[in-house]
Order: sequence, then structure tokens, then C-alpha cells
Amino acid sequence: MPELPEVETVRRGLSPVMEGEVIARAEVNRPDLRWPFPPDMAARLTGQRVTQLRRRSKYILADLSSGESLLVHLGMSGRMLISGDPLGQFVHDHPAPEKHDHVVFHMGNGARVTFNDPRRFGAMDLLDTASADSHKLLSSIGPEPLGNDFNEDHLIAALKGKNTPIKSALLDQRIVAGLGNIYVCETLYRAGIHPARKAGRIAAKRVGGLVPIIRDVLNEAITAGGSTLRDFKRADGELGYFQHSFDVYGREAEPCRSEGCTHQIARIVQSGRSSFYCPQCQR
DNA sequence: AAGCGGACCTGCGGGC
DNA sequence: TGCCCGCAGGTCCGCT
Repeated sequence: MPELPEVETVRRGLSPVMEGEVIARAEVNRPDLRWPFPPDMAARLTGQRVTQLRRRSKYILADLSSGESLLVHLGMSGRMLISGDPLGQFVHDHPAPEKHDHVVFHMGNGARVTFNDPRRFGAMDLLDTASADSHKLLSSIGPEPLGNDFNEDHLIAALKGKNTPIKSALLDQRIVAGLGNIYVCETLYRAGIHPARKAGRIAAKRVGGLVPIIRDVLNEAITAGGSTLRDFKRADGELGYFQHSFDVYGREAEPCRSEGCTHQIARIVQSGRSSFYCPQCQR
């Protein structure tokens, strides 16, 4: 589920439950996710106030009053589920413990935030807030696609001379942060670029044209997730994700939606991952 | 040195 | 019903 729009949706969903609130107790039910948890994680979380919830790429950062920040990645299957809301503001959609509830944050306001991740590709770590950017997992990540540092000049320079398919290049988090398989497919469809095209051999003007398309695709997806959040039903972005209709992702053999196009969406595998595209509209 | 495949995990749906 | 296969929203690591 979690590419940038879903992670942003999660962040926004958690914000009213966690920001400004104290973590009264951190329930850590196993020693690791993708990697071992940092030493004494539960103790270092206990009693800390969450001063701010931020997002960098697909990571959520919870700044704590101790001067540390909790870094969270949802991997492929991670969710953040809210329950136990004392104000009746949120729907109790996760009332009982379930399989793969690896970490539960018991907040001072009575709410519980449960990190559930069947595949355990997710991650958590603690780092000094002041030097968060130099953390190993964050230090080589490229510009935020919705920020000013991501622009035509940057993308043209980053793709120049690249011998890799444009699909792989846009998935490369060092070039631009936050894109994943779904939104790269959707971006290339809108841009009319075949996913197998070598990144360095696409005209600069077309590369530049990817910038506003990427922004649009991500902003639309965030908006779709946001409509879910207004109901405060859940904080995993899932409803927003499934409500969102994709033009190509997951639509193999279905008709292309471009005006006048009679072709079907095709699927190829690139570096082990599915790429969906229209063979007529994307060259 | 860039670029590729493998590895890490569990769950689900389809075919036999 | 059960088993086996392929597939899944990520990304680090180690090998050419």
C-alpha cells in the first residue's frame, strides 16, 4: 500500500491522535521488523510527548520531547490502526489484538495506535532529531516531489546519461523521493512514455514534462486518501487507496482509457516488478 | 560504478 | 478440501 500519498494519508490520520500527546506506554511485541529495534526502544518512547509528526519520502518521523525522533517505515504491508479513542471521535475498527500487531502505542489520551505488518518489511528506529537527515536510511534520498527542490533542472540532470529504463529510474529514491510501483506506472502513462525507454535517451523537454505530472498524480492520490480521513475511519490509507481509480496499474488486458484508443493495457516485468502501460499511447 | 537480481516475509487467489 | 504456484504497494545488499 504505502507510497508517498498513502504515507502522507497515514501521517494526517495519526496527527490528531498523537501530536501533542504523550506516549504513556509503548508495547513492543517482538524484537525486530526488517531489522532489530534500537536498544531499549520501549523505554525511550515511554513518557515522551510527540511534538510533531513529519513525513520524509515514505518515512514517518515522530519528533519526541526527549530530542529523539521515531522513524517508521510501513514496508509493503504495514498499517497504523487507531482504536480506543476516548472522545468517540474515531471509529473503533481495530478493537481487539490481531495477528501481526507488532508495536502498540498507548497514548495518554486513551487512544491506541497499532502498527500491524504481516510481511515485516517495515522498520522502526530512533535517531537524534537534530541530525535526522544524516540517518543512514534518509541520507541518500532525493528531493521531495512536492517540494521546490524537485524541478525540471533537477530531473533532467539526474536522468542524463542514465542507461536504465525510465521505470527503474523513477523508482530510484535517490533521484526523486516517494514514488513506488503504482505511481510510476500512472506517471508514465500520463506522460506517454514507454516504461522500458532508457532514461538518458528521452528528450529533455519530455523529462521536464514529467515534473508536473508526478506532482499531479501524487496530489490527486493524497486528495483521494484525504477524503477517507475526513471520516477518521482508519489511518492506514487503505480506503483512499482502493477508492482511487488507476488508469493502468493492475489493469492488464483491460481497455486503455485514452480517448479513441482501442488497445489493451499490457504488463511487462522489469527488474522483478510489474509495469502496466498502453502499448499504443506510450512510446 | 552503474545496474541487475536475490533476499527478506506472509497472505491471498486461482488452477488442478 | 488441499496443495502448489504466482503475485503483492519496498529497498537493502552483494555481485557483475
